Amino acid sequence: MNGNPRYNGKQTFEQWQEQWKTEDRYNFKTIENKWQKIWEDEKAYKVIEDKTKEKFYALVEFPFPSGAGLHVGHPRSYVALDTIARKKRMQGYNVLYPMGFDAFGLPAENYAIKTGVHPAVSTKANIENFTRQLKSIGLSFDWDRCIDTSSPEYYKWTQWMFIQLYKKGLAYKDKMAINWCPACKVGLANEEVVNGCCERCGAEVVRKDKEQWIIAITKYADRLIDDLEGLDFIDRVKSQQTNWIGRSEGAELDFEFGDDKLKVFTTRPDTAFGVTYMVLAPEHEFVQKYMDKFENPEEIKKYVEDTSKKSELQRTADDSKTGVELKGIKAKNPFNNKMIPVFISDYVLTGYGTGAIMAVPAHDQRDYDFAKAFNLPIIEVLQGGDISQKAFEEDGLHINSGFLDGLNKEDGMKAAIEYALKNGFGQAKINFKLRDWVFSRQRYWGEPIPMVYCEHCGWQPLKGEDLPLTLPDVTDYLPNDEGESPLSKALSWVNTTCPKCGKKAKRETDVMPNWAGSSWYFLRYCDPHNDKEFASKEALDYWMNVDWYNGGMEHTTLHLLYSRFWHKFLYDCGYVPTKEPYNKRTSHGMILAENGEKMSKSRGNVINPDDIVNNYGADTFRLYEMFIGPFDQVAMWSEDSLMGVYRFIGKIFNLFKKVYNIEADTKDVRAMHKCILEVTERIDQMKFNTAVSSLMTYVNYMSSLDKIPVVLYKTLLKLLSPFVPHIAEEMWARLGHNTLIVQETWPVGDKALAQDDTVTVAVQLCGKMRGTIEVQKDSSDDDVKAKALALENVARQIHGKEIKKIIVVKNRIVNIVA
RNA sequence: GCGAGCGUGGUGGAAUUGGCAGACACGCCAGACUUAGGAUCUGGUGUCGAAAGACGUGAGGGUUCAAGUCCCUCCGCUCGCACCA
Repeated sequence: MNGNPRYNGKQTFEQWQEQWKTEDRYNFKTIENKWQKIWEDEKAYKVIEDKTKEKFYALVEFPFPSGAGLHVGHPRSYVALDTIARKKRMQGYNVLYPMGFDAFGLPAENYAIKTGVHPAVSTKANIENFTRQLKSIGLSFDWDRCIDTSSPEYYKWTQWMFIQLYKKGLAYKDKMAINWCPACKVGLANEEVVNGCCERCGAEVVRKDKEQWIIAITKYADRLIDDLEGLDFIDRVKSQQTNWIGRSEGAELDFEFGDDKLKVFTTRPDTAFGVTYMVLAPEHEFVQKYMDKFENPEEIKKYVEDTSKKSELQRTADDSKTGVELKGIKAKNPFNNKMIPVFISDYVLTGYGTGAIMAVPAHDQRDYDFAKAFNLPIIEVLQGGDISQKAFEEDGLHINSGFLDGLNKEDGMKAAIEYALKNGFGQAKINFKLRDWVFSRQRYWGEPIPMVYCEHCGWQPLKGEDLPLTLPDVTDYLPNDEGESPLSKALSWVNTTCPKCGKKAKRETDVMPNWAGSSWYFLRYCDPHNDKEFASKEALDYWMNVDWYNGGMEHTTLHLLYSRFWHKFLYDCGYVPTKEPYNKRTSHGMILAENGEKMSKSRGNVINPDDIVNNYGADTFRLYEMFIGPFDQVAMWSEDSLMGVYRFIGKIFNLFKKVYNIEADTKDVRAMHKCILEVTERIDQMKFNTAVSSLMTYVNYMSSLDKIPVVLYKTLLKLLSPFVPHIAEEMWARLGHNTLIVQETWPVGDKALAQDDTVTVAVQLCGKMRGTIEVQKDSSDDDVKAKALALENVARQIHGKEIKKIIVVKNRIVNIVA
């Protein structure tokens, strides 16, 4: 069985087929090796821009090439879109289905710290291993378009884009309290902090003031919400993004405080008559500014200090209300000129709104709890609740509110804002939970930030011709405790000249976060070898948008949000043709171990794809990944179920022996068209598990035949080929074809041919099943009624009873009510 | 606490969107066969019952000729956010 078994024309088809019927066992290894080589040699999946064909761009999240290799979770996404890509290709689309590596990141660097192996070396080895594994499962990637975010040819453009951000004022350096992971010695974006802990290592995150490059993603907050509207993203993703961005509409109001205006943000300016006190975050600037005017500075200082010592986790875990009154200065409520006390408390966050609030204890539960704890007055300004029990946070008519009395929420809001505007102490305002993106990492294995600090000219971006700014070789990858990047020790690299004035200057030593390279990689796939631009306009015009993007839910508020922002920015600059990058976004469920636990090294329950491919073959692995359960839900790995799929493929192999050059009868044709219709529809809907069961039903039908008409088997192979391309290709060749099945055309189902001319109608008596009858399709109601009543079972039970009503649902059911 | 989703045989899961619950597969039981291979083939398999039949989709109630599917109440699980003013 060496070489290409394709038909050479020297024999008749029949003789050719007979020859292959003698081999009686399914040998996946030979088959898979052979066809993977042929696809590669013939570049079966290479794709070029072809304006005569409609394009389809399928994308999966590219992996971080870890030392552990591929996990069985990765292929769930890859095989799913591979199946879709293959089907689309057979349907005549010009399909771009690329793969690459998100190669910068902490693990490679940690590995280097432990072993001294340069991250570039270990990353290269890991990429090779991943590539081997991906190729072993027969994914139809165009490997000529493979990209690596850590290669200078790639990150040249990441740096170039950073400079564009800087030039447009969207990248700025600022000293701010950031989330600092003391274990990784690195600053984290808000999105990377999970329950107050570092997303990667789990260490508790502390706050630290640092000069950081920040990207003004909040400037795009509105558009990132509003533009979700027209996109075909699963609802879960849309609502998570919307919640994360967290838009709230309200007003910003000024309260007099000392010589200043104390600004607060509120979503309910209409409840201003219920304000009985105010609260500042302990970090609020007025606390320090007025410290010597307060009567109790020691008490205040202590509280501020205690708060600063608390981690984010401690601060949010405890919802009991503590605080200290700022004695000696009161604030003035501009709505009724009442003087009210001012407190500091850690339940007011410094990062949101203005870091200060007006407290309306009657209508906000947190303020209510605080007021109870500090014995502060509670004034009801909305009707409808019982404020002796708890705060009333719903809608109600205003009372005790001067000119707002009697208004509902909507009118009250309008009137309050109008009043504030007229009297010059406030206006309408929209706030977001989304923070600007902390873009500096005090690390080595990332894109160098292409900025230079000159004492005369300040921060200057590198000139275009100086890109890429390559990472220098270092031997010491450890950041120091002050959080200086390892690059700061590479003095010959750090010391440079100012791109503007040419005098001595220093390079930025922080690098970019691992989200940088992945924010635009889908654009690079369109034109991956271009060294003049990140991608040509023609390529982008042809390929963009990504038609279908599948990836993990864990990236919804990270990568997905960042890359949408990044793309919008490039759109605003005129570099990309569309305002959103992805038309459709779906998400796959995780794969758990057999006992329902997460697979992890420490539990020792990780399934290695290599073992599955070696023991059962790539086709079995692929098909099982699709059959394991609903694509968007978690699934449990089961070796037993895997065996079932293996047997199914064996059956396909064995069926070949029963294939003959005979005509199909109407029953055969019906089964075939039913399968075509189901499989086609179910792939489109990502109902892969039921698509596979349709194929199984179809195969079971064929098994029941003594002789299988060749057209049935051919159709089966075509329908199978997106799922199990190797066996499909092999059997296609054994049928005598000298074409590749992966380049064949997808069969078209015919609804009329798929339907039987008789139907089985269920017969119910008072809603209970009593039997079924066979009738001609679309029989008249009377015929169906008569037949139903004649059923022995029905006649017996109905005996002597009066029939009140008979309901007939065409071709479905008869219900006799007696 | 808020938001989203889910709950179906021994197991993974189907169910044309209100119309025969349990497709397909795993497992199990019985039998056949053998080139003894993670074999293959045939039949059976929701529960109770000898059968007729009754019961059955987390629990309870409702709408309907008809409910896994729609409505109400409750219980349980998963995910996301979490003092966001």
